Amino acid sequence: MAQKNILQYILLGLISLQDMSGYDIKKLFNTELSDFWHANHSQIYPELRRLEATGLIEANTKIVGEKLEKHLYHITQQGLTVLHHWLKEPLNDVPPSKDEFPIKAYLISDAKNPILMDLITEEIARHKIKLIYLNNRMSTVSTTDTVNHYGHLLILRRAIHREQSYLSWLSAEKKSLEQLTK
Amino acid sequence: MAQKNILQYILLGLISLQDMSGYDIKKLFNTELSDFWHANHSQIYPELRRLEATGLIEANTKIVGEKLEKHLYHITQQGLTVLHHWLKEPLNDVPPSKDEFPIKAYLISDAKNPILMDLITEEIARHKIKLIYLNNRMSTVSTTDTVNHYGHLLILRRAIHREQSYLSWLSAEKKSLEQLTK
DNA sequence: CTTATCATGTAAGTGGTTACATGATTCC
DNA sequence: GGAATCATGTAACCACTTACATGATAAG
Repeated sequence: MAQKNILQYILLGLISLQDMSGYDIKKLFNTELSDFWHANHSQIYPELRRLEATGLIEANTKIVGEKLEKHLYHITQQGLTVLHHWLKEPLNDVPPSKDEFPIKAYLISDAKNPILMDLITEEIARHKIKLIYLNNRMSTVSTTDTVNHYGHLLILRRAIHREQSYLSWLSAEKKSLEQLTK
Repeated sequence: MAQKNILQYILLGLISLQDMSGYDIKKLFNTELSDFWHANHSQIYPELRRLEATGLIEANTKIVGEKLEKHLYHITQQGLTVLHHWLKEPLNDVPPSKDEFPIKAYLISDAKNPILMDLITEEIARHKIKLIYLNNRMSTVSTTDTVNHYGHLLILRRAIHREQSYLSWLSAEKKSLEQLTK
């Protein structure tokens, strides 16, 4: 199965939260959604046009300057129906993430290979940075109007909890590997 | 960035652990590697031929029956060089996983929408099953010759720790959502 | 007046899935 | 002899990335 064009539902969902342009959506994927989903503008714009063509969204188009068209999309009744149907559908299986850490660790196999220790050290550094970034995000989000956006806070808490817990596991593993190899 | 054909390195790495056929690799992706990486046979076989053509692996081919060729690959010196170079390279950024849970949660936004509670309940059920599966895997792996495959145990422990920690977070969030909505 | 950001579009190419296709071996 | 699994291959298609391309507006 894997992908049945999930992007279309996400676009629908974002537009349902508030009217948006393709550019607004692109910015969301680059900022507060960056840890949870991503799409490039080259994927977003054609998909929006397709959704418009099938009547799930509609655009208020205005021309700025000589020829540039700005599209502000809003969701239609039909779009809401499709969105709610998707939201209520069972979650699809999660394909393995494209994280190189576990597969590299598996391939190293020998505990005494120094590359393994390097790998764990790098992984710790990488996730410390991510946790700092997420904590910053949390502090800005808590002070904006997004306070009433429960889902947003929920997934931020989720990401922070995951990073904290992962980091503590990593340092425990690092210690036990140090014991093993010394 | 994203993908620079990571599969080639994984194939190289697996063959470096022990000589393997494409079919063996396919089976690994369907069993003990299934949580960490995946590829279909339609992707594996052509890639193996490409690696063979570039001299990173070599095949012992034998014909069984009338015409079916079985290829047992082993890694070459050149292949080992390429593999070790990749293993020592810094980890690439992890693209967001294709997990629908966080993006659905974000899109629901309103804590009182019952779909959110359903979603969390479903997520808990889904991950309980996964944890049971991982624990089973751990008990079989610990009793096989794989005991000396450190990396394998490491990523299994990682996955189990992640599931346990995620499940406890989920039930805490579920309780707090119940308080909020009643 | 230049740079950054806003704003949208398409084309080429790659990674990955799904489907089509064939044949061998083992176990019941 | 039929089913399950072993074993390999290709073609069509889809999701997604990268690159090319254009133009508008705001800030310094």
